[in-house]
Amino acid sequence: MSDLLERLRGRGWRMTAQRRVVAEVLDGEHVHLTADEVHARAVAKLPEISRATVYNTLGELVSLGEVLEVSTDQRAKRYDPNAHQPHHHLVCAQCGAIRDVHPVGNPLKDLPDSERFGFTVSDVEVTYRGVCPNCAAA
Amino acid sequence: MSDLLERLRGRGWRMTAQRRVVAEVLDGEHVHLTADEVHARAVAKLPEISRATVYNTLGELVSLGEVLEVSTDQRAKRYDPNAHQPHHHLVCAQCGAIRDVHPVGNPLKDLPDSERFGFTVSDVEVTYRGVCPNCAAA
DNA sequence: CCCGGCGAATAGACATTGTCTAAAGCAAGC
DNA sequence: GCTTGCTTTAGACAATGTCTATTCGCCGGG
Repeated sequence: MSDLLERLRGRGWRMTAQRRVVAEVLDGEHVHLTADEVHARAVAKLPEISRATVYNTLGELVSLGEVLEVSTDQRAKRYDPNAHQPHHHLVCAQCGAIRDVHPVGNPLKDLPDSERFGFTVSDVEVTYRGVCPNCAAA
Repeated sequence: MSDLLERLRGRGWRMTAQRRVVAEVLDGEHVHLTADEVHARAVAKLPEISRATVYNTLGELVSLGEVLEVSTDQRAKRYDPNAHQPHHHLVCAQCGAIRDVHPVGNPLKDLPDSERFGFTVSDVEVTYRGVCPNCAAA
């Protein structure tokens, strides 16, 4: 969204064609892409963009809190543009499809002090695993 | 534990020095080692053990349900010998230390049907993140 | 409107983690 | 002690990510 580009410009981002393209890719489809998938789509719009730039830009977007990094499998990190609404993930164990979900309740409350071992717990990440309708049908 | 070796033998495992060493490493310290850490400790006991064997053996132990694979960061997988009691993890965002924790409540119940998108949800993995006492003191 | 400084992009080497293969080794039953 | 075929081995390969030195080009000052 140009919203995103505006916010970034406001934070002193130097605007370049490459960064614009990466932002467009993330904004265009609300899915969970890997860095290399982002790169592939960026290349389609701007053939000379390099892999390092995509990685750098994604890293910056994560630091700025505009995009979330999620690791639902232990292969590639995925990037979730839905950073402004807290949510968790539901992953198909067979095809890897990912859906954003919003469980009720607050799992942070479910961790008693006696189970915190002196840690300052600030965040919790919940990943549900199962089989999606497509894979169940097959 | 020889318990573990007995169970494995009972399942038709051919017993080799390499497998014994990997089992000993996992059993010796109840921590969460990466595959390469397991390999390093295995080499200390059996210098000629190869990396592939450690990876293979770990994979077999996981398939047999004797060890759990956990991915608390998106770097290396870690192996948790505490496979027979369900639990979740608390990770230090700074040093990466991992503790097993047992939250109250069942997060599976917190996911309403309307948020399941037709998936058959079978499992949930909860990772708490925070700062451990050591890192907080530093 | 043009320049120059410095932030950003590039290509490609490098690092880490994990997988695969073909050949040699060895556990276990006979 | 043989034989069988499961295991191990070394190293190549693959996937993902990081780093570096160099070149590029955005944008504020003139």
